[in-house]
Amino acid sequence: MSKSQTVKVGNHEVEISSLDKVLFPDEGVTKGDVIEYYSDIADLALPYLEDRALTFKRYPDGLKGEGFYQKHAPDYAPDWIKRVDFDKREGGSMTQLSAHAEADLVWMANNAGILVIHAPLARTDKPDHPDVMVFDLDPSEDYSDTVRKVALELKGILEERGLKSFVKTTGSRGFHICVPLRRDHDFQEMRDESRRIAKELEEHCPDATTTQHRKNKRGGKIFIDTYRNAYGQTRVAPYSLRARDGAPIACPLDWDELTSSDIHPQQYTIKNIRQRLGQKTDPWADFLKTHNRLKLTG
DNA sequence: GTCCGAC
DNA sequence: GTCGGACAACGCAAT
DNA sequence: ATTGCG
Ligand SMILES: [Mn+2]
Ligand SMILES: [Mn+2]
Repeated sequence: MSKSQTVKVGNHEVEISSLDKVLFPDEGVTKGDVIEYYSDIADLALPYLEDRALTFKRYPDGLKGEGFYQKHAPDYAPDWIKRVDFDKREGGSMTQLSAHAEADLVWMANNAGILVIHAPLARTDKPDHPDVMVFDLDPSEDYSDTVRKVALELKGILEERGLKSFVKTTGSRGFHICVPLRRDHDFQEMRDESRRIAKELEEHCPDATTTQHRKNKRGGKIFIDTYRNAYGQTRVAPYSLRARDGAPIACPLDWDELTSSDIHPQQYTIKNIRQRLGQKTDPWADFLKTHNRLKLTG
């Protein structure tokens, strides 16, 4: 096997290397598999990455090696990958990468090893006006079916407010419930509303959930995390691979899939995602067309 | 995975 | 030439 | 201002 080769992806030549390097030893998933994965899902993932200042978590030596975050665009990234300048809250700015084409993801995956993509909730043209609100259900302990039930309860609360929501696995221990928004409100307003919604969920499910930030006050309950809903904060992007045993994926779901207790946050992996994509139409096909108007109830 | 500065 | 370190710093809420 | 948290 050759160590390095150049492939043409769309309009760009990308050098890829060490395709046989094993990144997930338990599953035998290689660097070539990771690159192929991001190439295959590019059309599905890119709409959630375009015009966003991306943060990467990278594991060049695989799951057993060291991982680190990268926000700044490396100088050696090809010039055809778009850079976006992101202003920090307290002055100064940072140049980060965004992704607009399959070749971008292929280059990023080759550069990263295991590539985990985190994206902010606002696009660069209106960085203080989020186009999505996220409820991150974080169990204190491992996943249990209670998380699924709580997610459905949250769906109902959102519906009562006229908000259409979408759910995805995180590839870890919970789900993300995502509400696409018209960009009418800034982060402060949106976050305040998300906290009111979280409080309502906590009242509906007082034994199962908590909004306590402090871990030692959570009492083993599911933390309803609204802290993603802030300027410059990120969440694991749809279709991102996770650096965990099993090579799981943060995978968009239909709400119907939460009616069965068979579902699990690590249900979909780099090994079985193709079968799913082959037999199921995009469960988030309406996400980009949905622009909920958030009503502030403060 | 790649860069860069130190040995 | 080879080796080892860097590769984020953010925003919040509570104290 | 510092800390816990993600
Ligand atoms: Mn989470
Ligand atoms: Mn969380």
